Amino acid sequence: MTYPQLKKITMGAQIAAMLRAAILGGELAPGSAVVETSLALRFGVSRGPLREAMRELIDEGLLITVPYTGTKVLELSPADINDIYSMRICLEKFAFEQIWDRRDDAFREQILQRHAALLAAIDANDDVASIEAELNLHGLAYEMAQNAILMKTWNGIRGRLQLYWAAHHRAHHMQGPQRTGHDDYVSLAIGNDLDLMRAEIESHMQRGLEITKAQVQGELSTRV
Amino acid sequence: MTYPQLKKITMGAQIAAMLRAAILGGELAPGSAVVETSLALRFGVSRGPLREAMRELIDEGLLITVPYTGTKVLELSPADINDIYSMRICLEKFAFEQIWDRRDDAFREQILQRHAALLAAIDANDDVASIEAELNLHGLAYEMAQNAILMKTWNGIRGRLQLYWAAHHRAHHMQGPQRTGHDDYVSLAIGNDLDLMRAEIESHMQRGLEITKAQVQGELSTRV
DNA sequence: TCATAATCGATTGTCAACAATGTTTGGGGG
DNA sequence: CCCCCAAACATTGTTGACAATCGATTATGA
Repeated sequence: MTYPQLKKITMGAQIAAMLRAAILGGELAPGSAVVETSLALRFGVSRGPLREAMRELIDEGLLITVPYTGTKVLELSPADINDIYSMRICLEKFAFEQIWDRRDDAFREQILQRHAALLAAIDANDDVASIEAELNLHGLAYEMAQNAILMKTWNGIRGRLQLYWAAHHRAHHMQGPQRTGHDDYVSLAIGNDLDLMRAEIESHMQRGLEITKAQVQGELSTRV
Repeated sequence: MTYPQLKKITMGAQIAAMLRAAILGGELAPGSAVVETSLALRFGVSRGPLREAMRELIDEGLLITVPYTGTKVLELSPADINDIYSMRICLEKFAFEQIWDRRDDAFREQILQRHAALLAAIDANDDVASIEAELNLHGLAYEMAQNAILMKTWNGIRGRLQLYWAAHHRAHHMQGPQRTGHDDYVSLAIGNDLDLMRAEIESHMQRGLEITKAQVQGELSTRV
């Protein structure tokens, strides 16, 4: 037996999900124009719900729009990446501080499970799945913190990172998540030394930022 | 000679500003319904731009909506206030860490100026102006940090605080910002001891949170 | 009287046409 | 050859009408 959906999902919401997948999947590359009429045609709806969907992605920071002119997929500068990573350090430490004393078996089970999923995606050489698995792993602390504003901010960061990584992976065969990259993170997250966890978050992010910057450097030298 | 505006402002954006003012000004109290058709009539526009405006306030967290049913002004629970204040501690410390080594004369001038504006509003017994002035004072660090995600998060916090404070001031003659409440904050912000500034932010927020909680307590006892 | 189902009103969701704006392109003059 | 202007084009902004859904109310039967 199939259960009927209790609340009708609007077309705008469904299209927002599809559009998000198209952007994060690289179908719409950063900087490319996003035109209402053509997308409305593609999804088989009117411009109304499509605008609603685009508005949602604009709020998430995946799209930027200028009145009467147009909308395009966000392009992140190296400075933006810096901002994102410094925010990640701040917020992820905060998230762990909030949940530290109420971590339970369900938490430990979840983090091990998500780590296993990440390892599986890496072993399968699936870049898209690896990126998503890594973000899911880091997202656990945010989810458990149960703070609406924190969660919304994390979602914005998460989307931008996914957008950036996905685009660069496809374009430049960028180095993906490493198999041993999260061992310390996971073991400390289920351990009992909050200060060590704080330090791990900082070094973990620093490492990620350096990998990203090295990639940008490589891009620039390629173009010279 | 008056200069023409370079970019045309859409009706939706203008209405978003008016609607935001109406909510923060208390004309639309927390929990009250916000109906598209009646507001469209009131502002003299169609439902299209009005939906756009409402969508903007939904993103800021001032409104909440459920499909096919309705939209209303956000009501904050004591737990929400806790979340907001813990986020404020985290983010404001972060903002000052980011700007600490590049504070200049313009910064010192601005913070003194905004502090003076706050004192003036308190002396004038203008609650609405006092709230706005206090948030402007705290906002300076965020503005100077020049981090888009940080700024967006702060705006969300700022709006919720303004909504909550404004509503409770009107309803319960709640205690407003105190005249000497920000002296330490300002002097430490232009000083040279970052650790002391961090401690001041924590104690400042703790104080604000306790005032709010005492107010909620008073409300509850009044109703019994 | 109570539980259940049909109906009504209110509100939001969706659509297609029209208006306003920004950008581009092509021509004319210096 | 370059610069400026004007007209055409592409895109978004706005509108009013219609459809879908939800919540409450009322009727109905046991």
